[in-house]
Amino acid sequence: MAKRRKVSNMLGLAVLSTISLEPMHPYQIASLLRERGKGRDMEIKWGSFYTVVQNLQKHGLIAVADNVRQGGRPERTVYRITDAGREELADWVRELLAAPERERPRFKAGLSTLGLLSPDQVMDLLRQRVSALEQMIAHDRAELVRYRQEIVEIFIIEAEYDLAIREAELAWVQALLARLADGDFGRLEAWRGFHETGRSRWSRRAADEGSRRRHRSSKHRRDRPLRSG
Amino acid sequence: MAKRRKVSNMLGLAVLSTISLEPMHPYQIASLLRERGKGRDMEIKWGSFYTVVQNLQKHGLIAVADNVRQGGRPERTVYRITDAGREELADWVRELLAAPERERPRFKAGLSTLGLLSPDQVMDLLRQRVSALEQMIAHDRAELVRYRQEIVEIFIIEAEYDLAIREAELAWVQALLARLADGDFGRLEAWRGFHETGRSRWSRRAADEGSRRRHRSSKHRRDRPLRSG
DNA sequence: TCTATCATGTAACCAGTTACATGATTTT
DNA sequence: AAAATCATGTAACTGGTTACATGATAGA
Repeated sequence: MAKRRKVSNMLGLAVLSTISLEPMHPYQIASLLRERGKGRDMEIKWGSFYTVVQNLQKHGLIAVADNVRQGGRPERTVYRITDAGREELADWVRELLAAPERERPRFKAGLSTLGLLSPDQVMDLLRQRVSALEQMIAHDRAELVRYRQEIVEIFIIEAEYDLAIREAELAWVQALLARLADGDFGRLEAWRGFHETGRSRWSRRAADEGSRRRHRSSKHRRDRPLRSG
Repeated sequence: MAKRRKVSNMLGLAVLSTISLEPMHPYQIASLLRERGKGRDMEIKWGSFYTVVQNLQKHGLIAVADNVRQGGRPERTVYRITDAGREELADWVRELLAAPERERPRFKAGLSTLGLLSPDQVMDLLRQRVSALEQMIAHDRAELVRYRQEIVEIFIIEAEYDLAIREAELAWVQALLARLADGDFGRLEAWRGFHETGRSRWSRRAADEGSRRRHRSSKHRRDRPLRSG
């Protein structure tokens, strides 16, 4: 079971890993992250920054180390990482690197609605996806070249990873498109048929309800609980 | 610009696509989804079900079609999809199928912390990932075989997709591991060096400011919550 | 000096999750 | 009939996002 993290926003990870080196005030953290282009590794909503810092503190992962005032500027709160914070950071990184994620849940959700669309629609949408993937791949390739030329080693691994996965997805979508274009619609038809069957099964059952409900009250046909845990 | 969806929970998509065929009451929707194993396509939190239905209604994507009472049971609210709902459903599916997602942001976030870990740690974690991926792939393969044998066509596309992407990721991680094992640490060292450079740059800058930041708050070391409570 | 912009936060809102509530049905 | 289970729903809570606020500095 996935140990729910008290702070799950990736920005929290960035903050923890940054102040694990030395205590800093929030603006310094944010500047470092911006300077290092952390936004390339993760989508960062800067508007959430102070909330995340606050939550990290609330949960004891970071603590106030000092307050610094310079000139007439507002006081700056310097934070340090706590022992609990170091532990959380280590565990978080461990999880991120060692545990693969579920595959692209959004695309899978999209695939599961294929039955609602006409094959022509599906093929059109998939072609758009192919086109978008090709653009992304071209972009990744150019970025990789640039990083290597400018000897900016820091993002090379991510860029390589992106490239590899996108190319794999592109190949798969193209293969699917080819199958569809070749008229291999059996699968899709079966799919749609399944939906129809399910629907009519439900209609029948709904009609049955009330009058013959007892007859199917065995464990076999009984509705299972909605919330399993 | 990305038209924020009023209901972004994937469960909402499932509800919309289900009642797009015919009006239903919530329990019927839930039963259909369970029956069809929708949980395989998307992670569904059933505890959010009624909230999602309520939000769909609040935003005018579904509407109450009827109230039915049978036996002494509580009244059941029958919902239908609205025109706005159909539009949203079509647009949502279009987006899911046509627009690729950003690649595995969590794993990328993990990769970006590599510099904090020792190469040995990194290799150990990546080996765990390889092992997990291999298990998932074995599972996907078995599932695929079973679906084909039992002629359960409905999940075959997703299973094939999962398999393709996981195999690509496995290959990439294994290649990275091989590079690390071969002593190709230059990249990692440069990375760590970059972190250090960034830090010292900051330190220098902070030191510059330091010449003028002589007086510290008298509240030195006191734990002051950002927000009381 | 006036104005724009930046640093630094605060606060309200909102979707989503969990915990709990209620009354019906089934089992013993 | 008592107890257990289940369908169905409500409500409070929480993390995250956006919009706004405030004071300092830099530029015209």
